[in-house]
Amino acid sequence: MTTARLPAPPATDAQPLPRTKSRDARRTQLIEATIEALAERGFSRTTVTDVAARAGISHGLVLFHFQSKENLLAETLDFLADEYRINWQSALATAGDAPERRVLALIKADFNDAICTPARLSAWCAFWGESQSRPLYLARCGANDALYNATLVDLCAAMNTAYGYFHDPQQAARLIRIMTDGFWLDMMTTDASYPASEALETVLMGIRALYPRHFVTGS
Amino acid sequence: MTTARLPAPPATDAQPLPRTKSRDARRTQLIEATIEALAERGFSRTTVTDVAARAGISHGLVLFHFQSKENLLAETLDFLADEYRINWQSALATAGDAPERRVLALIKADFNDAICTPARLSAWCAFWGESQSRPLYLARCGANDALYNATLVDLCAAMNTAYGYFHDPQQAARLIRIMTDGFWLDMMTTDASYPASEALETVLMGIRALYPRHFVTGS
DNA sequence: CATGCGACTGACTGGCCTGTCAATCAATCT
DNA sequence: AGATTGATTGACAGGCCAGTCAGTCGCATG
Repeated sequence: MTTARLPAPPATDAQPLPRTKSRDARRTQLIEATIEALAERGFSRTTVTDVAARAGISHGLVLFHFQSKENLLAETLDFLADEYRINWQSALATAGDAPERRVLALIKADFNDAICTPARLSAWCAFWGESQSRPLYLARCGANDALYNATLVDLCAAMNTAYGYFHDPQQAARLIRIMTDGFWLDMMTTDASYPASEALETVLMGIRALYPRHFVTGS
Repeated sequence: MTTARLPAPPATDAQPLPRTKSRDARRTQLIEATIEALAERGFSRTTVTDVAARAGISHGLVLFHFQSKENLLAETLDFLADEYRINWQSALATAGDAPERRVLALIKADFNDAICTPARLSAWCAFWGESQSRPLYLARCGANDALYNATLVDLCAAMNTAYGYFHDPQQAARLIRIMTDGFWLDMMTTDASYPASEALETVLMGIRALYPRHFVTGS
């Protein structure tokens, strides 16, 4: 016996917004809600009820779809990791063969608007903060990170052979990687936050220093 | 009515190790225990009881000394922030006047063994992960970060005027800062962790690329 | 219409965790 | 020794939160 029947679903927009969603729609909605919750409340204060409220459903339903909070967080991390990997891989796919263009594509992909969102940055940061004490999460991203790193090492080696640079590929790759990662962190922890474009510009300055005969234009 | 009286304090070592400690000794001991707990269990799973257990006391005593868990964490962050600031400031104090030596001192200070401990790195990482949702912590470190940054910007400007480089000081400083920060994060999130010396070497490679006529030797 | 299935709710539980407090203990002072 | 002060304990209370479950609702299909 529900008290007053809602005078009909608000029918906000084009979509009639059915009260009950398909399994997949609900799951992705909840993952997005989890990202928001992590960003706004941090890892330690994110509760299942919180995520449910953002999606406008009862907290029981979250557990119905994800079995446990731990699993919800794990799948959220998987989602972010996949999204990240697909982003840089597709950027590489359209970058051509020249190593300098591939490196540039890889770096720019990191500051892509779709990926470099405040909420997503915060969520990543929340996971990083817990990673050392939760091997599960480390394990899930380890493979992706290794793949990214191997790709970058190959590209740095290609820069050497193609253009006569002499950087140790391993070291150069590590430097490039930590420049982008470092910016992600910096954009989070600095109070005076700056746009991604500015971060990208600074990273390009670093790349230009490393490879002075390339990356002179922003294109 | 305590059951069996302890047969006497174990008297482990030179120090008689009194069962009751002075206020200050207890507080610093608890802060160190908090750092360990954050490192091993992460922010979200660190409990007052956990910290107390590491110090071998009851959890009530932790609250007696720090009033609340929130305050314990805040003071731990203050401790870390002060330690960090004192570390680079004292490194600067003995670095002489040449800007390249001062920059080098600043960078090396970040990888100093006393500061660059696994437990401390993890603890910092735990705080970073919560920073976006806890303005308190951001506020506490903001002043220190700004000071560090201003110092670095001045040094980069000095490099320009002294040696005829033409980097935008703001940008160069930001790049140097995120290289060290990025390494701290990378050392945490990578499964195959590497020693701080290797990270320092890579950062120096980046600095050398930025200022090719300096930093050629590790000294 | 009846039937079935999957989405969904909300009350309930059990556990954990923070914070309180009265009593106890160990030094130090008079 | 007696008194005072500050450190310390451990039991307790209250709250929050993950997870369970019995039952409801909406939709599609026969």
